[in-house]
Amino acid sequence: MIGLVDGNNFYVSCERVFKPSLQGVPVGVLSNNDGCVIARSQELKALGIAMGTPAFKLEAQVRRGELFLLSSNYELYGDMSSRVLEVLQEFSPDVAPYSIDEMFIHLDGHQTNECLEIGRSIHARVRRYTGIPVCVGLAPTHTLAKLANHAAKVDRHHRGVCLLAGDDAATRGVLQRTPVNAVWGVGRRLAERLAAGGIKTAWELRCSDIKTLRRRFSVTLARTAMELGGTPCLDMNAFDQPRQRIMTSRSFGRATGAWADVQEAVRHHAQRGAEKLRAQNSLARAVLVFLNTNRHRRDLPQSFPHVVAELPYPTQESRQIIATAQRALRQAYRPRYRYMKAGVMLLDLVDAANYQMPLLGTPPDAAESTRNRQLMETLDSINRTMGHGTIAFGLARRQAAWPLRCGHLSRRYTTRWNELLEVST
DNA sequence: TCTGGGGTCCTAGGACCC
DNA sequence: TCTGGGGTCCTAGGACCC
Repeated sequence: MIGLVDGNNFYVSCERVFKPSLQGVPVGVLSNNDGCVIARSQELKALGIAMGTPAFKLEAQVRRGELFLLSSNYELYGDMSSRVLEVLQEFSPDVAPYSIDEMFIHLDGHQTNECLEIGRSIHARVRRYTGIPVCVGLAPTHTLAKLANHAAKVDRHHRGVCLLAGDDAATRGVLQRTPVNAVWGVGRRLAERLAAGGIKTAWELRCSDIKTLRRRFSVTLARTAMELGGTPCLDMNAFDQPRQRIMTSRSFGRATGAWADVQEAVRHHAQRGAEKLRAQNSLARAVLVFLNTNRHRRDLPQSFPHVVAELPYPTQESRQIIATAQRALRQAYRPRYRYMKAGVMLLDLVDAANYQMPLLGTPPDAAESTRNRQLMETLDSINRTMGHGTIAFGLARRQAAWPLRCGHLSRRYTTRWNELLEVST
């Protein structure tokens, strides 16, 4: 049996743990740069405010005190997520994080009834230990577990835990009540095409002929339909594989055409990317740098250049990656545009543990590689213990345009000593 | 004035091989 | 009336996920 544990309105819930005054009121968490709403409390959803609503459209309501908007605090959410993960590991050794707020937990060797009991314990214990409310969906396949979780969220009588055995009347009832676009793997486009063919519910998708789905749509949709029928088609181990590419990008706080701004931003993103690369122990063979102007400003000239530059040899070393990113940036940059966003992607990743450096070419000699590796390890360990960005290559100027706007940032209560919650009596 | 930041997989089509 | 019949690799673009 597979369980899917999903935090309810996760970002909002993280904020509420440390600020109880946010309970029961409409709260939204904003994207980076305080751009648009990416997480909503139940009360905010009830006001009819859609996901992705730009923050500036809500200013009046914020001023009147009708709702509260917070900047996103990923350091806090990431730490709360790992706490939830630790609680789940008390129930099973086989837990696979799927996203910051969702985890698959594999419960092998239990009867169906026992699984339901475990689900209820998970529901209660995560709430008690971390303060985060979660829903639990249980089923024989990943796709059904997602659907069970969805049912647990929308249908109060499940009380946060829903088990779909796969072939009973209860499963059938839930599938018949679920619109097809709520199925994992069916987005807006597919839902439109399916509706045109008369398939509107999860149940109708499940009952469709697999070969026809394969022919008219794709192998992915055929697998989804099989999973809804209780036949596992997704690889259990696929969720904790190392990334095949690593992207780091940000919007600028304000649009800028200045070389110094884009150059600093790209240097920053290249370093952050290299850090992620080392965290999963991969080597990159190429770097892609891109710049975007502001698409929403139709009155300004637009440009979305990207340039790929090969690294001299597969590496995870920051200086090499920074230098190559800068080389690519010099090709991409044109001074006459006002850029809104810059990013760095690390491509063609290989596993560092199994990679054999070519005998010919330009890799550094053994002594130099060892020094490089020690330098990077030291850098990472300092940044890990003292916080991101404690030491870095290159200084950021004051007044730079690229740092983010985040006007409503909460404290990093659980990861920074100087931001601990204070209690007074 | 102001609209996020990551990822994955699949398919079609072209280039190229024998 | 009637194009050969396989392959592989790469890329772009679309669709999906959170």
